[in-house]
Amino acid sequence: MARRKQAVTIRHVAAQAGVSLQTVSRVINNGSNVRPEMQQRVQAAIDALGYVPSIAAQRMSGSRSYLILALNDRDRTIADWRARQGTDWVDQMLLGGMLKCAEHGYRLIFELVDTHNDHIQRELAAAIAALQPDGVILTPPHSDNPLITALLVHSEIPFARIGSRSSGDGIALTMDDEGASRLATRHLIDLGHRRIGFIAGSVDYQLSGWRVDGWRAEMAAAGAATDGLLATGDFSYASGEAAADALLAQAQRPTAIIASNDQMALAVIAAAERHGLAIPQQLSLVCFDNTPLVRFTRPPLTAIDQPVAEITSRAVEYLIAGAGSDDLPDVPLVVPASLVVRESTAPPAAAA
Amino acid sequence: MARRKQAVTIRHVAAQAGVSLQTVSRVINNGSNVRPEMQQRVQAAIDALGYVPSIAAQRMSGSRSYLILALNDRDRTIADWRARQGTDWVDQMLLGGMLKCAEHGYRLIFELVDTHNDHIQRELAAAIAALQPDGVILTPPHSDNPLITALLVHSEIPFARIGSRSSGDGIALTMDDEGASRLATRHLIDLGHRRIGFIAGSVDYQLSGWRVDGWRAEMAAAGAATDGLLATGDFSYASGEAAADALLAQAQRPTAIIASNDQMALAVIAAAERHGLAIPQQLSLVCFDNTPLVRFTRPPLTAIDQPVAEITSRAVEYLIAGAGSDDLPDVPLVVPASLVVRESTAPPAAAA
DNA sequence: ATGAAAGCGCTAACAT
DNA sequence: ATGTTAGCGCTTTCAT
Repeated sequence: MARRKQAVTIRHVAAQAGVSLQTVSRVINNGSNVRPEMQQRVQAAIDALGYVPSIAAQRMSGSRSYLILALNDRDRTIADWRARQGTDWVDQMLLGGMLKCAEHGYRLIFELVDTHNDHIQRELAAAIAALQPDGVILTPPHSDNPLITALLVHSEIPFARIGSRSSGDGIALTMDDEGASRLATRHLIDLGHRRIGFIAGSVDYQLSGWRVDGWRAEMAAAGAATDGLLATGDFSYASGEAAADALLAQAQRPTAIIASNDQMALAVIAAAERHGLAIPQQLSLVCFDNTPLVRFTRPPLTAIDQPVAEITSRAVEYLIAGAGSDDLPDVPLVVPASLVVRESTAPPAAAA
Repeated sequence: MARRKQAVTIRHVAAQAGVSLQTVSRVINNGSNVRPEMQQRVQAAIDALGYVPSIAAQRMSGSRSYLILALNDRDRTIADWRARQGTDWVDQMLLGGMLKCAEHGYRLIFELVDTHNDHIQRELAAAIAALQPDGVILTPPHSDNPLITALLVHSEIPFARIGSRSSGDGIALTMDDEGASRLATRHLIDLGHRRIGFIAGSVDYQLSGWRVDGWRAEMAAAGAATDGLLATGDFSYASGEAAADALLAQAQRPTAIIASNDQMALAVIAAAERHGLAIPQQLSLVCFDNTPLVRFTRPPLTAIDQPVAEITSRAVEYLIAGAGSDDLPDVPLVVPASLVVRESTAPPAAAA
């Protein structure tokens, strides 16, 4: 490969405008300390030449890299992609994150890292050394991983923790899983349900616990008992099946179930069928994730809609704009989830 | 933001190993012209220090950027993300492309560009100037856009054209849309269908035409007429509805329909229902895209599975490894699509 | 408000 | 087989 050089550099622009490199640089960056006429002359040269700064060179001279690194869990992400089950978490992150980045001349780079890995720090350090990103976005289950956050703090790279409630380094952004869970539970209670089962997700994810908490809290508020109504899965279909079977096999079985994600909700549908229970007539179901496929199940599922795009967009905004300032909120930034009511929820049979 | 410098540079490694910068550089790159013992000493220092080269610096010195740029159509991609209909094209590209890149220490950067845009060249030139990618992956409808390929050729950046059959600059990779279409048509003919309708996609995409060609060819081979059996949509649900209505409103209506994508297939399902036709008993349906949702429709759809991940992976492989060599195939690289038979296809009523 | 000089981390070209 | 030198394109000092 031939040594590829920049087609048009700051030097060309400077020559064309008849100014020093420095003046061009000033115009590129923010134009402070530049007379309007100079600014205009330089800008004209930039436009005429179609000049665009090389981010490599900008980065080299100690400036920004205009790169934001978004970290996701490797195994889970690849499994989702392979399974082709319509999990659009990554797409929503891109929608919110990439577009917001583009608005500011930044680029979002996706990176997959292993959670269960003792050299996770090495992995991250390598990505940071190679890319020198101006900011990092952490997603569950990395968001509160102390190995990761410590490294980021040490590297002095601003970062956002999506799906985190804890204050501390970086900024936390949450869709308020507990509140969302309460929302789902409340919806069922309003329909008349008292025995509402809950299928929790993987303990690797803190949000799994918050969702359980929300359900518990709302049940308590309604004076409903939760004994024997909690089952734990790991977000997989298989685990959802086992959990659903456990819940439905009981003599006093729940009249409604909240599943912590779409795969486990699918498993509940299958389990209900096996147990001869019609949804929603004999069993209501709420899915904790409004993924594409929940509109195509029979029946279409009432679901919690997670504002992934919006939250990622906010994270990027913070990293680009606010990272320098010190007026950072020490409380998590909340972008609340909403409930999309479809046909999988109805009053319980007894109350109908 | 503080002037952030590289934590550990090639200089540290050189000092630690007691060699010159150049020797370290040689070891990093491929170790040619380095004695094994030197190589080992340097490698030890690299490992001990956890050194990772800065791609910005590498790029600056005229070497590679280790960045591959993947271009997709802006409007369509954003629309798909917003609609949340489970279109996993981007995910599959990431699966195939990002992972292959990672194997070689490269990164894949996604970029969206406008098709219908007179300054598409400016957009691309800006991305190239900013990123200095080592390769570019083009997807439909950009793959054969002469404005794009000309710019890439001029910039001397290797590129791959996914979904392209034409030889020429860059390398063409195709899933053989015509063959895939023949496959779908043949499947229906084998079931006994003779009147097989076809709903074509947007003319913006060359592959739309190839799919029509495949259907025509296979119909001809079977001695079946195609008059009144072709309708043209634009990949949207609405256009699919119109096309399906047109096909089904005829006195001599088709006993089977091939829809050029999933949204139009969904529209066919709805149209069939409106016309009181049961699928597959009275109307067979093949969907040209095995997206996640086609397993959840009623009935689950027989579909053409496009090997997007595999093809993207190949494209990356070519860009990284083969771009330097001149032994490039001048014929398109074909990764054939396959047919996934589900419940939307059956023998025609008359033949049943 | 503008310019000149130095250097970021790395590799290509040229010694040796 | 190894070391030395000279930049790459840009921004940061530091002058003026």
